[in-house]
Amino acid sequence: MKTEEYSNRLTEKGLKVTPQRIAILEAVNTLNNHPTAENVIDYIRKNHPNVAIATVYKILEALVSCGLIKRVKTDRDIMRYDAVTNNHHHLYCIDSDRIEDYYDEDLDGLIVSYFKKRKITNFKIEDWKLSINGKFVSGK
Amino acid sequence: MKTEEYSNRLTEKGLKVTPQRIAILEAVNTLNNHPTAENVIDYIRKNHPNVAIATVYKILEALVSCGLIKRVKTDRDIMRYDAVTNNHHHLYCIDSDRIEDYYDEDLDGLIVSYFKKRKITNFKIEDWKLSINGKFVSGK
DNA sequence: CTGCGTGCAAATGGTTTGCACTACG
DNA sequence: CGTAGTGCAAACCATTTGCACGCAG
Repeated sequence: MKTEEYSNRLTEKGLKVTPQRIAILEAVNTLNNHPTAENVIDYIRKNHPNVAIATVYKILEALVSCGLIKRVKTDRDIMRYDAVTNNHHHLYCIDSDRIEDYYDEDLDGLIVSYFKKRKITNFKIEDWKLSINGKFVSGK
Repeated sequence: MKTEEYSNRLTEKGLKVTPQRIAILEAVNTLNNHPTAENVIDYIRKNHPNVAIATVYKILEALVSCGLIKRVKTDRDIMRYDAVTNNHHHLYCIDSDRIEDYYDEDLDGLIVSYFKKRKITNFKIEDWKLSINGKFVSGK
């Protein structure tokens, strides 16, 4: 994806366009396995050696707030980020820190129609997401 | 639930029974809203004023490892714990830190039978869980 | 220009560690 | 009794904060 595209996304959200923001947006979009802040820092320092750690955290926060990226829930305490903002689920590897995206429209449809019939008492659903734990099997 | 019951659970898992462990197991089982380590500390200090913070963390870790309690995933970086270890889902309040358990056997059945037909390529599912975000509505 | 964005370094705070002491089995 | 469990205080480390400077709009 080109720089201009990231630039446009920032502008659309009313954020000033800066090289740091573009770099971080690109990093999260490029890095696989749902990067940590540290992963992002390592990545962008190749081309932007003196971006401050604090800046990265501030920008990640800003990008989450405006919906350009998302936080990923983990059992552990290191925050991870996800460039995919449309609805999808996550496969969590039990044996490693690997996290993969999982798309399944049929499943989504099934659950949506289930919740159309079955309301939860005293709770208004905004969105929902499946966390699937297991193991990646090597058989390609 | 009585002390003896907690004691038995610990023994079953091969953990030595100590007053601290019983207190913490009781705290997590008693406190609502999926307590943090701090919540647990506040609670047990009523009856056990000099339990060390480090001990609480070590015991929580041990209880999670042996399956007597579970960690709760949150978007934020403070760990929370759950005494309910059988399969269930969570309702996350968008506006507060409230988290409620959600049981729905019909839904579980639906998803189980879905995954019986639809295997995920290269991934062996161990378990899964729905995270439902929304708002609790006041109308009792 | 004018204020938001950035870099830096120091602070924060939840969690972990090392070690001597204690008590469970 | 011997070893796993505990208490204490210090260490850790991901993340945040405060502030002066810089640059986008």
